[in-house]
Amino acid sequence: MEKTSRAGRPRAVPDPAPQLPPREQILLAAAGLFVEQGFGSTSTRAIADAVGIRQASLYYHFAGKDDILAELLDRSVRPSAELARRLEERAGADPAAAAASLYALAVTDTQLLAHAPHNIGSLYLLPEVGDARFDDFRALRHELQAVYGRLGAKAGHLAADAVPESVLGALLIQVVEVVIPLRRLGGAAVEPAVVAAATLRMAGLGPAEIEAASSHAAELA
Amino acid sequence: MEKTSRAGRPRAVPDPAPQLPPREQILLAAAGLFVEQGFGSTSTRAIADAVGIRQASLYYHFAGKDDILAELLDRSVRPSAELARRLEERAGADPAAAAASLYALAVTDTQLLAHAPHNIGSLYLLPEVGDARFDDFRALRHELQAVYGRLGAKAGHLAADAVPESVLGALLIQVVEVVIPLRRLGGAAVEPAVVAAATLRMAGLGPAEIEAASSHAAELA
DNA sequence: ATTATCTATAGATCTATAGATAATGC
DNA sequence: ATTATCTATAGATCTATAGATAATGC
Repeated sequence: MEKTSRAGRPRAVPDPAPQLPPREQILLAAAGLFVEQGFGSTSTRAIADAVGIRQASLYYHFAGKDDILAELLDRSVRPSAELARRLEERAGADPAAAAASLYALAVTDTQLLAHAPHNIGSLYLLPEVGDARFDDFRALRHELQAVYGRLGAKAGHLAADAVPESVLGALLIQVVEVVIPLRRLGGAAVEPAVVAAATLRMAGLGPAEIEAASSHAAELA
Repeated sequence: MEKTSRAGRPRAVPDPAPQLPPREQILLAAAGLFVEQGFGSTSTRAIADAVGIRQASLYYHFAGKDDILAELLDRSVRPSAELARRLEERAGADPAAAAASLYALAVTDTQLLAHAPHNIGSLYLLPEVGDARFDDFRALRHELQAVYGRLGAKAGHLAADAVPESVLGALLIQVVEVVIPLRRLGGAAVEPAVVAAATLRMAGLGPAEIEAASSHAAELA
């Protein structure tokens, strides 16, 4: 016996996705619109219309448009940041272990970016995210980037004076995030292994080392 | 003898930059706001205020907000696209020449991105750019990316079945565009040579080949 | 006469709040 | 009683147009 109806006044238009809580419906619809049209170009009315509720009803679930974006941003980065911390701890000081961890992190992040609904990883690129309201998100994201940099520096052979760790972190995350524009263009999906290998190439590893890191990474899962 | 006054009713607030034509003042101010706050979150009033004219006066120079962005986008990509075409022609089918051209293209694009006013390269990341009004820009940008892909495929040693040319193009341009987030974070500038070397690493070239490409690229200038 | 601005404003939004309403849950 | 919606609306924008005005240029 399905239990589909909920407390509260019924919607004017029947709920098209009653299996999802309304809050999730809002997040999903907003994600799609923010990614496709931008934050400032998306009105609360457009979000409400996509969900199938009245504009004012959004405010029962969120205090404002900002809070919707804040939650989407947090969800888009928190799992990666936590995985990165675990993998870095596990790698310790061993270069080969660092390479395996970097490979595993790149594979997982690629998959997350490729399969998250609505190319949600690209929310990070919205200029509005520079606003102070999103400081917490940017701090978390910066941590993730720092892990990429440290793993890459330990695993690779790049001269630290030519490529400082902070620049390397930016380069490595940039490579992983190639899935964002590729997905935007609607092209064929990229293999996570291809992206992970590209990341290690960026860190200065040779083909044999990349092959070894790939094997060790499989054991980390 | 300076000639600073122009035809037309004087501004209510004196022109702070009379050496620049008003149209350029508008483009410059809009670029800064679009990059910092986003397109949809920037009002025509905010642009006008930044220029020091009344909101309505914008419409003497541009038919609408869209047209300002369209012109900024065009300016941000056209020089690169044209250089890319010249360098590709010059490289022909020789792998070493392709590597030198790719290196030279990466160096120039890095400099353009690094020194253009207001991190204008990031305008490409605005979700609003997906709109059909900006089809021309996206076509030009796609051409540029295709050149990166072809040069990288000719110069490097990556298996085409693992990394198709289109994916390689996305990867290479992605590496060059690392200057966008780095500049956003306000960190230290990256050396163009570092970014160009990273691009060639991404294409699968080894240290000796990168060194050679760097030398040959210097002669292309 | 031409140019580049200005003032004023129409009409369309947009965000957020107030308060009513129609369900379920106890 | 609680929950999740609804209707209605205030007040603040926002874009774009109409028409006036104050310079320069011929």
